[in-house]
Amino acid sequence: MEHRSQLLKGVLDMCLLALIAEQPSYGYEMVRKLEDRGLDLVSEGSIYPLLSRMQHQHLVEGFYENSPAGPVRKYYRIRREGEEHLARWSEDWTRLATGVEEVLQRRDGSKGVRK
Amino acid sequence: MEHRSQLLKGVLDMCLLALIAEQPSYGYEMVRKLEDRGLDLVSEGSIYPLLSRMQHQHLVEGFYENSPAGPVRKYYRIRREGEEHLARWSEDWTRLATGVEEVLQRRDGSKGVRK
DNA sequence: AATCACTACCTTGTGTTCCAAGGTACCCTG
DNA sequence: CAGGGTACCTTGGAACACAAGGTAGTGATT
Repeated sequence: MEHRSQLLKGVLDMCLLALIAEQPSYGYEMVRKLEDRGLDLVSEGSIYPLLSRMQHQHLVEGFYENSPAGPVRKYYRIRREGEEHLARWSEDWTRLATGVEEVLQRRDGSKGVRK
Repeated sequence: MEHRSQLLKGVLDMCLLALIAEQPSYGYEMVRKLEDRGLDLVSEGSIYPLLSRMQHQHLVEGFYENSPAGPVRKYYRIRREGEEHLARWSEDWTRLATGVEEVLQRRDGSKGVRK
């Protein structure tokens, strides 16, 4: 299996929620948006279960709207609880990313800083 | 299960490898080093299988050394193949992190930058 | 009217990963 | 010789993303 897929774990739901927070959106569209932002390799099979779950957890709210060409679209819009969740996730992510950066960078930076 | 754990997926092995690249190290020590760098919540049970696997894949090389107090330590040092792997992982990580940042930030930044 | 391609949704099975919990064993101090 | 710190390892379980496959609507081409 691709290693890159593993990196998405725990991040994908957060990204979807962030997209929805930015503007109500539907699944098929979000895959493209993520691609545009540099997150290629996100497959449809991954996101639909996540969207359903987030709806079940009352983080988002679903509603249907007709498409100009194609079957009905299922849009999602964020809810209060979702905003709170997103804030927490975003914080966790930032902390992790900062930590990882530090680990990666110290590799060619200074040597015996402490200890 | 904790959500934070999921964020570690696919990152933990890279971090371990980066630590080893910086300086030969042993498992028990690495858990502390990661904590110091802000990556708390990394448990011992997670890393030993990873270290074994990386040794098996010839990314690192293991050697034993006595401890001033306690049982023998198993140190790991990085190998050529490991350096290459680390470079690739690091690149993948950076790309992902950049993408995620972009998704998160655009939430309160500008609106319709590009379609 | 049949086929194709695009849009758009959803489900199942598989593999990977991390963790909690537990176990082993060494060493030093009281 | 019991306790606590050091140091290693294994097992069972849960979460997750993906590939592959399926259903359907629309529009254009044949």
